[in-house]
Amino acid sequence: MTVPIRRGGRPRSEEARHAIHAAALRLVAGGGYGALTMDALAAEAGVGKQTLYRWWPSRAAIMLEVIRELATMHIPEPDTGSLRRDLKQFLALTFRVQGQEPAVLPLLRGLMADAQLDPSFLTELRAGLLEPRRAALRAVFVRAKKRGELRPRCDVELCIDLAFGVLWYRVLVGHAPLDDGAAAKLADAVARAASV
Amino acid sequence: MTVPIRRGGRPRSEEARHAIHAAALRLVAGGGYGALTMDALAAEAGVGKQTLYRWWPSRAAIMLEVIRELATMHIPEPDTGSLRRDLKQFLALTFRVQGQEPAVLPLLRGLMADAQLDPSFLTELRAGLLEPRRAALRAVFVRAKKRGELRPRCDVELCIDLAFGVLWYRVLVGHAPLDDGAAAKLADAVARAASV
Amino acid sequence: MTVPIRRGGRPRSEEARHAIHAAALRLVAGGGYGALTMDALAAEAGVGKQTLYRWWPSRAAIMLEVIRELATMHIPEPDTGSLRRDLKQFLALTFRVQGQEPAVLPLLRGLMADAQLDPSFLTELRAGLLEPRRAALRAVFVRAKKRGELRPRCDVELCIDLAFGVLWYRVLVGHAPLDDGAAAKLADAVARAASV
Amino acid sequence: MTVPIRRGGRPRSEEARHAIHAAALRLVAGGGYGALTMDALAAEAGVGKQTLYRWWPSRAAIMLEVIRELATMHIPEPDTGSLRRDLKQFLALTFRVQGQEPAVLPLLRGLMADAQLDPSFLTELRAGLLEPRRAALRAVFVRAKKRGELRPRCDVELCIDLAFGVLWYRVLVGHAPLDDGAAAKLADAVARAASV
DNA sequence: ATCTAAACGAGACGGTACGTCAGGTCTTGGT
DNA sequence: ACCAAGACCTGACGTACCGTCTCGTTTAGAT
Repeated sequence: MTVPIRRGGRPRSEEARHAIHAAALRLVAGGGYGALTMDALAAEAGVGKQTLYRWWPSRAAIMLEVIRELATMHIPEPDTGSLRRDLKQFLALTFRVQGQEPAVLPLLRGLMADAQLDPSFLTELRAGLLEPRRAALRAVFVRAKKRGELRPRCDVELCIDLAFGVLWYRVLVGHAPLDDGAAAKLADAVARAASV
Repeated sequence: MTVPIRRGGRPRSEEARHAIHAAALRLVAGGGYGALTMDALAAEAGVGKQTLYRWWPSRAAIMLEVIRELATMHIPEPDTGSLRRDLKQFLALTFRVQGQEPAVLPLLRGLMADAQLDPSFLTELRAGLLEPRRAALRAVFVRAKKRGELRPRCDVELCIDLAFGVLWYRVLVGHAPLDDGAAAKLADAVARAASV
Repeated sequence: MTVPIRRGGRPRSEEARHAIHAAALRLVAGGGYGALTMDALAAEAGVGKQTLYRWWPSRAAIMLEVIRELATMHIPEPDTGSLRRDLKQFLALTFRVQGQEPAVLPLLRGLMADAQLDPSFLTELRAGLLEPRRAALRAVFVRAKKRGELRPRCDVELCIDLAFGVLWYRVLVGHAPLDDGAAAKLADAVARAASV
Repeated sequence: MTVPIRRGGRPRSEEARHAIHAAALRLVAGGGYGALTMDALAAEAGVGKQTLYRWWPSRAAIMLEVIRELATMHIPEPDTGSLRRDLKQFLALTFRVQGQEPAVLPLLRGLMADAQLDPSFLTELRAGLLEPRRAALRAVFVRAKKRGELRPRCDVELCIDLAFGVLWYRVLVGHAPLDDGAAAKLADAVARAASV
């Protein structure tokens, strides 16, 4: 990430960027992800459409940035000395973020939907949202391995999939809650699958 | 489920229905789920758009019907006497369906995407596709419980989520394969989480 | 015009024909000529669309029949011995028909509109509605000529055009009334143009 | 009529406007007024449909503008010192416009047809096309009146109706020619009806 | 009394055009 | 150079009617 060298011209408006983020959250909260059209977003933010397209390639890219500002700052990185407790904490914190801001759930669902229809955005989503979180969870397993908590041929990537798979499945399908109890149970199950 | 009482009028054309299904598969195979517009579908099937809207509320509803005809007929119901083997078989067969017809994967991804943007279709998707498969897997666990294979407070629904969670996560994100090896490993992990 | 040879089969339903005429008037009265779609007409008359297309080539043909039943029966044929009085009477009676049934005016306007978009119907309209009335007015002028009321080189067809031109112009544009006073003035003007 | 205040934004494309006018004439010339669908017009003009609907409420409104550009510029205003000669000249010139551009006749017929089915457009048609021409002819009669050529209680509006009534009647029904001879005869007849 | 044949209601069919919405681009004047 | 505004072309949407085509049913005259 380099500091852009400015060679004259009007500087990029941080004000506009914030207005766009705020307008996006307002729209999603008000009418769901479907209300997030580029037209509506520009109008709600009091911004020209060109300003949107100048800085982001698509609606989804904007929303990815928004959700990263909402949640990325604090990817949990627990280190309690026990796999089970680490998992419990990691998942509980992860689940809680979604309770905080009501727009997060619709945003996650919309982002995953957009990623299905736009392969290049799927790549961005993986790099910008999914993989950082996988890395954090992977660290938990690496530490557990060092402590000898994992069973011999435990597939760490599969274990990560177990955790995030259930998370996303419930986010997308909505058939089961995402609360502390669910986090604990899921942590137990994953720990059991991974442990000696 | 009642047989619709016909009181005159031209009967529904089965020919058109089949043409629509076939055209849908052709379009998805050719250009991805994004090529599946109602206009293109009607044109490709040689059908009026009204015929689409007469029988289905949305593009997604059509595709749900298509995918059910492709795959529902044989939801695996293994009963080998062992949870681990049942799981292995169930998941292997489930994964294989997607290898058969190349349109299945894009279809599943598109259906889940549409479900995120249309709550009423999410309900249909759950009732028509997700829940029947959950029920089949649930039966596997119920039989295992009868045999005393499950640990005391094993949460069957969570175990089902583990299996389908990983499945869908990989379908949607595409970071890991869905082959027989993956099925076996996943079956092992789920069995380990559930067993005594 | 031959009597159609019937060789068995259900006879045409007069009931349906009347229901169609009545429904047409109801629709025009209720929503103007624009409400007269074949679908709406069939539904309002409680009749299958095929029944419409079996007996009439177009919406306009139906409406031509309807208006002929409404008004044709009494094309005025005054013979008072004076051109001016004949004209006055002819036009007054013609204008009055339109005050009787409120659907007549929208019908006439709609028929003329349809005739502009369908050349073959224009032919029918001329033969079925316009020409019979021209013939009646022509007879008035022929009698006047025999009485020596016309000026030497009076063009009778132009005189007929003067009368019907003003009539239709006012029907279509609606800028001036069509009442007894208008009839009298118009009769005066036409008589003045035609007389010695 | 105020100049529209522009406060930013891309200005209206005169190029598009001209392309639409030209395409409209091409379509009418090629396939009659019936070929003038909004879809076809947009395609022929290489223009988005939204551009049509942004500036005009209906097909008819576009065509009204087209025909005004074709003909309005030179509404005849003869002033020969004689009612009969003024009329002859006015009508001859009016008739001739239609011989120039072959699309004019179908356009006039289509406009009148549309006006019958859309009351709000009838209003526009009167204000934009019919009334300006009536005004020009009215001026002819007003001058004649000043010269004392009119008979005492001559109804000028009726005289105007006589002229335009015959004109439109022949345009719409097509039973008689619209040439210089017809113009002369009609002028004679109207003059006779109006004169002392 | 049955048979034949056409008209009947209903309503689905392949189409065309509608008027709207959103996407992504372009063109102004203004900061 | 960037901005808000807003017009531009494209293309898909969902709806309304068109005129045609099956269906099962009804209704008469001919057998």
